[in-house]
Amino acid sequence: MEKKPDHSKSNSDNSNIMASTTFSDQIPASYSGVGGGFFDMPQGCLDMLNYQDDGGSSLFDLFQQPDLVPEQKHHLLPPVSTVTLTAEMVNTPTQNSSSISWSSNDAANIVDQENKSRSVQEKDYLHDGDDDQEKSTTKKHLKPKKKNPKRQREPRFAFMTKTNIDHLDDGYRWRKYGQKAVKNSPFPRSYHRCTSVACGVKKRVERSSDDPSIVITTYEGTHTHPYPMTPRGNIGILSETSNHGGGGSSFLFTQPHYQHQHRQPQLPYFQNQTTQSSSLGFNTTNASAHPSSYSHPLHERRFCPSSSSTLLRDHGLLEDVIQFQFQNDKPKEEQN
DNA sequence: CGAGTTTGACCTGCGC
DNA sequence: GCGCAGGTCAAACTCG
Repeated sequence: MEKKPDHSKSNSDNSNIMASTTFSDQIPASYSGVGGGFFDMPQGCLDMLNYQDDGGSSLFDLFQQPDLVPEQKHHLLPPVSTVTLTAEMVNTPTQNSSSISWSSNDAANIVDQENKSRSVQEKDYLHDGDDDQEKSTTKKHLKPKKKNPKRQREPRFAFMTKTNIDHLDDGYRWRKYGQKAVKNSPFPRSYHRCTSVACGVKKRVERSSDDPSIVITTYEGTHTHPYPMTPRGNIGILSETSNHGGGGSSFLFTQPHYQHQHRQPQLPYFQNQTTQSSSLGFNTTNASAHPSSYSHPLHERRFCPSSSSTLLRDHGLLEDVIQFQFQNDKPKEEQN
């Protein structure tokens, strides 16, 4: 069998990437105004960005070190230079999103595709009993497909990550179940499922066709198990000392359900982006959507997209970086 | 040997 | 109805 280069394993030698880190919130306009839109993604707020490099430090750690000058922080950053959050409220009927976008082939494209395929039936791969029987009695050419009625898609949200790493380690364990070439893109899209039993969370990973340095990671669904679930997950959000990042970097992206279950609510981290966000169609006005998620102290690591109005203003580096990033990205967005 | 990946085939929805 | 494209399946394969 012909093997393609496994980019997902090329997590090393990315240290030459510019170490600016942005967590932006670009969102197709079609979502920004729909029913709370983006900010209602899975129960509200997201734990995220406990980005750990091989040294075990995270972005949160990094940016919260007041005694580091920006240059020092940059030097310490892992090889992810830009992280962009995109919403996909696929459960919500949407209008055309063609008017938006940071890239016609990227976020908006994803959302368009999601809208088109919203009614794609999801196989119930959790019904092991049936599957076992089918496995033993059917061939590939006689594969019976389950006919499910149209179902609602799980909420989706996408990260755009400027990195050489194709598959960011978010702490969960994923099994790749497919890969497809994407039209108008030289880069394939890979499909992953959470390996946890009874957890149907899916993740898609693809590179932007416009900017190959950008990896678009789209999550769908909510983890039904505590985080971390696996040995890899030992790098967990609250575990700052372990260093099992899988040889590369890691995103922790814990669902709110378990945040409340296992941790104290946390202060949103990337909140100092009000100006940029609003200019990109990111709805920063509904901060009250999830009040429980941003009324808590520091040293916590949560990105809470719904709480933009409570932005902290003292993450100097990040703010600078975001400004820089958007200044650089904006012309491209407008071109497309 | 179990877990994860690869990859061609298949299914489904949508646009024409 | 047909073709296209996205999404998924599952056998074969690799890897630790």
